[in-house]
Amino acid sequence: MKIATFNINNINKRLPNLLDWLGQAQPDVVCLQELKAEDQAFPEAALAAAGYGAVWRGQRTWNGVAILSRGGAPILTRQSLPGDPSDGQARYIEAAVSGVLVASIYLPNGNPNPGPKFAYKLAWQARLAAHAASLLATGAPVILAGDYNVAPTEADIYQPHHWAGDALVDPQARARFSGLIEAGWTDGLRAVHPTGPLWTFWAYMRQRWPNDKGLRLDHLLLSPGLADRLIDAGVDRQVRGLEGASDHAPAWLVLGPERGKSVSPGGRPKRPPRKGEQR
DNA sequence: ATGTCACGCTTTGCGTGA
Repeated sequence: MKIATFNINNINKRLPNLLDWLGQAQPDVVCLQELKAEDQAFPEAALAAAGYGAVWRGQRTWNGVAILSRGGAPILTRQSLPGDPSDGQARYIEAAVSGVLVASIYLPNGNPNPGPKFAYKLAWQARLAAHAASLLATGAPVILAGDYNVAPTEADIYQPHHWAGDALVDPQARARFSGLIEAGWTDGLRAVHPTGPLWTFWAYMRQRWPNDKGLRLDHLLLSPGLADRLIDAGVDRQVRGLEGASDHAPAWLVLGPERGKSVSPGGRPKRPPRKGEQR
């Protein structure tokens, strides 16, 4: 099972890019963020023609999240993050797909910092931590995937000192992200690639893509049972270089079969990588 | 502060968010 997260930055503006990538990458599940489209403007028919069912929560101009699944629609479980009924921003959607609970997350950017937008980011992260804890407590297989708008460590940004004070690298925002890891979630990309750059975002400004000056903002967090099934992970960097690209590239991971359920074609169960193992 | 992209109203430029 291949699952990806992709901040598409306007799903209708970039629908050709999305369809091209789906055709090449062939993910089974896709979490999308920044649809920037109202519910009725979601390109349901075009995605169905490409073989993907979908659940989504749109919003005009800003935000908007979706989950795609190949060969049938996901089963919607939530369309908002618990903890603040007054929060009307479309930043969270959750659904069951192929025996896994999948959340598509668009965490607030938080700039300018400090300010009300940064306070909203921290509060949103606290709500996410609480909900994530309740999901872990169920023991169900869960993936929390999306644009976290946090570069977790200094290794996740091309030149840390240039971004000091920015909400993407703020110590409090980072502490809330690392709190998820400490609570038992596995950062899928770092588990497979423990060191080195893994940029998922390059700003449109100042030649950031041609100079490969990026940040790692998009993450797939796995519950313990799923972390044991992790086989591979990566970033489809080439997508960022195409005409009319989003400022993010898709990040993805591959999970092996559920233990005891099935085996690889060779008849031998695949061994998942140990945590921190070099590949 | 800068720079780039896109949207929608304030509407054919500009304020805003990222």
